[in-house]
Amino acid sequence: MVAAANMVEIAALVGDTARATMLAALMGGQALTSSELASLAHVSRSTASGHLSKLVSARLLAVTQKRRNRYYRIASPLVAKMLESIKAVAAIETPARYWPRSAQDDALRFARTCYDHVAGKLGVAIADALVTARFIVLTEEGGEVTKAGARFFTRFGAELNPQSGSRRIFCRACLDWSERRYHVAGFVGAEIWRRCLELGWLTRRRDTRAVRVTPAGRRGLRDTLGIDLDFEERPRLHARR
Amino acid sequence: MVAAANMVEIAALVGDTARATMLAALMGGQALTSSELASLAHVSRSTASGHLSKLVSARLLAVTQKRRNRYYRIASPLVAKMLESIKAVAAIETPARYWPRSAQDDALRFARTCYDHVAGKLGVAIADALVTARFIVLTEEGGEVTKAGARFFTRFGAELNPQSGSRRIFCRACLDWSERRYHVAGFVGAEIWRRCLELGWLTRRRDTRAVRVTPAGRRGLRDTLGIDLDFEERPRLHARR
DNA sequence: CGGATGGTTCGGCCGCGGCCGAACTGTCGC
DNA sequence: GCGACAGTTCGGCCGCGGCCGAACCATCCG
Repeated sequence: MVAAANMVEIAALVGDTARATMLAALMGGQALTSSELASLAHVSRSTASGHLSKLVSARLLAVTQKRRNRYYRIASPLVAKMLESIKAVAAIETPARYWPRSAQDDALRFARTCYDHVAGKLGVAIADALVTARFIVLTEEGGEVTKAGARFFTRFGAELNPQSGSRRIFCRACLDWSERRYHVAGFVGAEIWRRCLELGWLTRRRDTRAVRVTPAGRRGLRDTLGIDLDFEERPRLHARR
Repeated sequence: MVAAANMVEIAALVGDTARATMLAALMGGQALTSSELASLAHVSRSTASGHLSKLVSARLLAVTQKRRNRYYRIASPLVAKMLESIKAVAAIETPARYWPRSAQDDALRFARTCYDHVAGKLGVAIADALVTARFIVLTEEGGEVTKAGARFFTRFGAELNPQSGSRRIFCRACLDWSERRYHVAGFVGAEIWRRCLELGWLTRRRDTRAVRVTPAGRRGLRDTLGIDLDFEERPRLHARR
């Protein structure tokens, strides 16, 4: 089993609470420093340093030095995809276990970044709107932008031509761990997120992957895609399995 | 980080040599007994039993009792996909490390089962042939069967209508760890494999994931898809990075 | 019934690896 | 130069978890 060895190494790296917490934090898409990751993972800086150097030498993370700080980030979309798929399995795997919900969880469930695109209820709502408007076709695993969709994205200000030679997946569906539904990932997903930030429709916070919708964003999403977020205001009873 | 906890658990399960070996063996698609898995992983039956019960309770494996034997298998395509994606990351992550090749490795590189479809050089060759014949379209991540492809598969004897309600991905591209190229997975990939077995074109061995091409298979693949396997006979120098 | 086979549970051993604090390197600003 | 801050390296502690053999349970067979 020649290939199994490496697989074990990779999985074992993810299979540690401190390291997984760091990776999960970096799935937000922004690069973080060693100290930030240390405090997020609740370990000392020395411990964090050890973890991070392991992750870097295994090519799960990449690091760039900027002034006095070292910024760590997910090394490649392939790694992000792996983490997503592990999380997807983790999401189904939970039995009937009691699972307390916090306000912070709810925020994450509502809208969060997933490496470089939007996930959560908002991500699913965007994907739904794009699909019902026939701007994209999302099969369970792949995705495609229609002609009308291409016109829409151009009007929206999103770039649809990745620099040639990019091996990046153009458009794909990413299974949401909280919603158990698909949202848009890949190059198209990243462009939607980039443009929403640029327009000031969505903002991120520094210390969390949760995303806030600005009033302008609320209007914009309603006007361009017919997404009505008001129902999120009043708390609802959720059917949880 | 509510979701990170589960992710750690899953990854940690995969991040152990004995368990990963078992999972890798089961990626061949056939169910194996506890004792078989124990000997494959080079651990005692008691140790294997412990590992397997963990994997089952985490829903990574499913087990069915048949007579005196317990047959373990991968619990769901989602789990198989996760293992693939971990292996894909593991495949890129290897630096310039020296890696001895064995005859067994070469057999696996040539043709092997990947959960429920064909991978390796053969899997890639099949995918290539189907694509150049315009029977399927494989985008980097998703896939689609063309009209001509539907006719071909019907003629070939593969079923193209999954039972309704099946959440199974219809056609998708799976990144090969040895070839670094895509082959056909999903429902279509499974059907190709099933039909090749049925026709006696391919045979599997009990204790390995390697697949053997029968003389009939050699002829059949040449006649129906124009796949010429003869070049595999003479050993070639491989450019390895 | 007894013996063989497949599998699980239990108790105890042992080592890998995560953790920390302290010391050290390096960069910045005054 | 100095102190402050970011990060790494080192040494030592400790516990989780993988491992085994032995005992135990269950099923099948003659």
